[in-house]
Amino acid sequence: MNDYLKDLNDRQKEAVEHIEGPSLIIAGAGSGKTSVLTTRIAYLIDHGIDPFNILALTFTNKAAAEMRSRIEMMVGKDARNLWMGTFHSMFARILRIECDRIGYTKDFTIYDTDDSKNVIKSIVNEEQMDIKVYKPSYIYSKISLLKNNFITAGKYLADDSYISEDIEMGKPRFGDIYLKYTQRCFKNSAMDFDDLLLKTHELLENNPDILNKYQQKFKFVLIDEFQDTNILQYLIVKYLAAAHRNLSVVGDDSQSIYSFRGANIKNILEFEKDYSDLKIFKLEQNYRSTKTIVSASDEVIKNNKYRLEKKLWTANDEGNKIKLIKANSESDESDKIAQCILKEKRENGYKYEDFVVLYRTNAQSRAFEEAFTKNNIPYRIVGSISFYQRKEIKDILAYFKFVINPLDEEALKRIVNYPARGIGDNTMQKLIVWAREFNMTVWDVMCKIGEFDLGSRHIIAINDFAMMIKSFIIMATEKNAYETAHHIAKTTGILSILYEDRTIEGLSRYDNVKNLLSAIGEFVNSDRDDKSIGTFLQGVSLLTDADTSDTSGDKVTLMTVHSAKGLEFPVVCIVGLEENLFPSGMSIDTREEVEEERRLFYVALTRARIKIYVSYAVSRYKWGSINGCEPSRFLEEIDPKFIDYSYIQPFKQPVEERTTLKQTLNIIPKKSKISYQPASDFRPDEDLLNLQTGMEVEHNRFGIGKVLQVEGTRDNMKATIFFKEIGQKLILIKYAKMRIIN
DNA sequence: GATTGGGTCGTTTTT
DNA sequence: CGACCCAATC
Repeated sequence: MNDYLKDLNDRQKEAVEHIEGPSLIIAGAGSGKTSVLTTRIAYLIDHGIDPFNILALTFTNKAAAEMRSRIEMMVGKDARNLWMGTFHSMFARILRIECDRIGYTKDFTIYDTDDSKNVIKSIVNEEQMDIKVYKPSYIYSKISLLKNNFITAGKYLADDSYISEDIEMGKPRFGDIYLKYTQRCFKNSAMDFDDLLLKTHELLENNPDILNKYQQKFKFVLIDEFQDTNILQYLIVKYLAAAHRNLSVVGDDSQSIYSFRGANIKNILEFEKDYSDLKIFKLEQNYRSTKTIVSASDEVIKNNKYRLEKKLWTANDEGNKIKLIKANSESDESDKIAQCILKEKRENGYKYEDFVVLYRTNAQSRAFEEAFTKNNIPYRIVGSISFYQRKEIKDILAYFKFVINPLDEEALKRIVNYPARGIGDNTMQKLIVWAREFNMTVWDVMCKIGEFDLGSRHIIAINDFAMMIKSFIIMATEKNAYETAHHIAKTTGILSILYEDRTIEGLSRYDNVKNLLSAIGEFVNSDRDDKSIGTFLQGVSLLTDADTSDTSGDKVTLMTVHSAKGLEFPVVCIVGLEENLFPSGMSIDTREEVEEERRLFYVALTRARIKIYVSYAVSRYKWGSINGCEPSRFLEEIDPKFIDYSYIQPFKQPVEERTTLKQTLNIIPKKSKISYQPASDFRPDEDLLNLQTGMEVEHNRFGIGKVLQVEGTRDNMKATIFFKEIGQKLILIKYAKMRIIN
């Protein structure tokens, strides 16, 4: 026993062995935070604490799964009984148990952002409001903000100052939409992400017996990545831990990068105020990175005013300087990075999986995909569109969701006429009107469609649909998830529709659905009691990109800095370090915003173990024209003595005095803007829709090229074309400034 | 119900 | 630029 403690340093050991009372572990980047957390849990279990009494909250499911397996290695199977997972999934679990107290059914649906926006859209349309004034994305983010600040629809409508503000902004009915949105979600027996937190808070606040039950249950509460919790999450945890006061949080204020989602850096900065007997542990030894990386990143983060004082140090080697790359354009940048990766691999024996490319926005991945493909570098992208966001997957999941929860009108809308079965928009509109009129659900109306005045053709279609769904509902209760899912995919005809679509996109859609089915197969074959489709769905809605990405194979990883949190790599390439990109042009207005961007840069730097490449381009395509860029202010914050300038052509040494980077590099002046004028006879031509493999085309930017492959449908038709000058390029046809020459 | 021609609008990060 | 929406048309 306690064998695992020997790997820890004294400070880490103290943090692990402090059992009773509140504690705050401030863990600098690379200081072994995860080992402290896992060891602490193992230590608790070793000291006779029942895993059932431990609640451990993490940021991603993946982090939770990883920690669980590490703990299992230390203490054995007991680890399975831990309550460990993300805030959202743990609270969803509590809400499902206590659903009757808040008037929900156990099988409530969880709406992702898209689902929520669709609900808002249908409300706006049904109420005959102008969708351009009430944009779903705007409404959604405002509602989310309000919910995270405890301003319910009721409170909102009762406050005249909100109302008059809305009128001023020309959106007088916002409050209305807010109320209708919450009502609609409730009626659909659905919760959005914020509801999972808000309803948990409500539940505990209004039901002392339930609060007491969970306070007694969770004798020990631990939180990972505490700097990224928002006020709502913090208050819930404070409630839960109030009885035993064994609340232990781990975090690093310097890595707080989610304020846009309501994360509040004050939680960690002011944690002390809430707990006078708080014990603070600082982990300041970095085990991950070289001396250069630790000092250089420290140098950068020191520019922030709002932070807890820390003295990070490491016993590791001095290491290499940070290599700075200056590129002419985004494609030049990705080319140069690709070359560097190949060179490092060749000369220093790295593997592809040792590299990560970190960028500020998902859109930046494209140039790298092209460059890596051209250079035969295998890569994996984390993020962008996750598997479960794809249309075909959402379509089929909507069937499952509806079968589990027939109150979910959004799911019904999605499936009712897919595949086409003669229940079009008009029919659906009528059903909705009747449903509202007689205070029924749309599904109720469909089940009793004979009592309504509708053409016989439609009645037959609706009856068939209702019969089919009813048979699915019965099947879902009797058979396991795989049998049900496969039956649904086959009976509805989705499988054969996708199978018959032989376009490239169709093939991948078919593959995706197949993959979904085999994922469900794995779920059924795994060792668990409840193998129903409902249980499968509960896990799916809260999966994140980081959870679903496969880690197999020797590949370079591409991702945003945000998704890199908690990870480490031997070689890190941080790209696109330009003003208005990193830092983002949208968050440089206030000091707080800039500081968060700086923390983001700090997170990027501290992911590296051995080497860092940093790059920026002097010009970049942005919605149709080339814009001049200036290097990021953060580059200038790194002391030149940590920077290797030899990658910049022409070669220039930094002057003795610390000059600004702009002077050193002599970059092109601010605000230069080279717009590009399309030639008039290059306008997209209908003929382009008849583009065939083998044809020759002339593109007004890339010159003459040969079509290698055509794929996709109208709005999304793309061609892979080989241009002599620049090589292979994927081009969207509908708006391409291009003509066929023979 | 599918196709097509014509528009608009977003451009940060995600549980 | 490129994704997405809508209304008119077949």
